[in-house]
Amino acid sequence: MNKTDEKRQIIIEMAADHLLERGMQEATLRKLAKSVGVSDRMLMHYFSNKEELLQAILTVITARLVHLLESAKTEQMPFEKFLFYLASMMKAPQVRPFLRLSLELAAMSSQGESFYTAIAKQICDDFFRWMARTLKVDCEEQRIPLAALAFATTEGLMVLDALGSASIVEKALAGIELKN
Amino acid sequence: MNKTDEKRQIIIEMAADHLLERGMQEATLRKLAKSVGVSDRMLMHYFSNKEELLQAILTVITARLVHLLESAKTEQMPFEKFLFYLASMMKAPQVRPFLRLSLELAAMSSQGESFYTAIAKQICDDFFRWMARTLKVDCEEQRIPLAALAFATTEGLMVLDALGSASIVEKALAGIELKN
DNA sequence: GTTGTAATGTAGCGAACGCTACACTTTTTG
DNA sequence: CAAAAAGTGTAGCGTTCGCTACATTACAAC
Repeated sequence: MNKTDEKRQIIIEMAADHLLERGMQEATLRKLAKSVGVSDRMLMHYFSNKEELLQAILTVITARLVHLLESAKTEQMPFEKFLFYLASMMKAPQVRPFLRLSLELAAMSSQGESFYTAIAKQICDDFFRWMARTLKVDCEEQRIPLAALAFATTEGLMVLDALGSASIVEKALAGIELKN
Repeated sequence: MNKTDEKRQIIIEMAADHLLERGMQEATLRKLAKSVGVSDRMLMHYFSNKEELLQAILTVITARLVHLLESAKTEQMPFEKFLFYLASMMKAPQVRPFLRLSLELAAMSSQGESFYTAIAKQICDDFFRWMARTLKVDCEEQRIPLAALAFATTEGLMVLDALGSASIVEKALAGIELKN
């Protein structure tokens, strides 16, 4: 790897840290540059425009999420237990930033910002695949539908959590127990 | 009602239409002013700052949502049926704008924009109350937990829908059938 | 009918945005 | 060592943002 690529990589990694920590409102050239410790002028030297830079950063972020999920080596769990596990994971400081960020991307995407749709979808697909793998089912036909349901429920809990409606999250978890 | 208040009300209503239709990226003084057909200068004449204006607009929007839900006079439904009903409602052009907007507000709120947290929470609370009322349960103790679960699931479906993952939405609905 | 108040237009400030021009230094390469 | 390429700083353009100053017009009250 040549020096330019190395520098580029460092920029991407540090900017990814920053975005995960502070959210998309920090995704301006000047703010990202500051977080990396270079001038915004330099960002345009290493990347041809903001979109290309953001693409690279968000790609790294989804790669990190995949790695995080892979390395957890979580054993398979039945539906109900899995949902509780996901709910607790949601609060974990390693995972939470990813969920917050994907929520922001989903919102941006919902307003037709097609650039963000693709990357938000990527994150969700990765997360969904992991969920489908980690779910324990009685029969394989159930795997995808139940994983999708678990995914939707988790996303929903995340939205509630984002609103600070912790009490509704608790109630929903109680509801999950009732349904089993 | 004096003339100033009347004008103020017209501005709020028209701006509410605009925001519901186009999303929060249109929530700038100049864009809102254009949508109402006045100058941004006038907005500052009727409202002391952007935050006050936005507060008024979003309050009207939640009032509209409440009215919409009330006037539907939906009969009580058991959990599974209710979720399917909600999923179909999500696609309805009268309801969809509210959900998209609340998703945006949730995302903003998740990044600590406390101004948006309150209003997003308000919308969600109203929606949740209606859900709790419309759910048919075997025993009253189940009402709140199951409503919370239905709420979380619906929010999740909405996020997936926002990402254009219609196929996962369908699969999740299949999953709901499996769980019953 | 004068006088005060409300309503509106024009113009622009200072800040942040994405991005670029220009100049300079450092490093790499033949 | 010279020429080319890569790296970096400074400054600023053009736009949009929230918001304001200043002016004028329309209307109300006495």
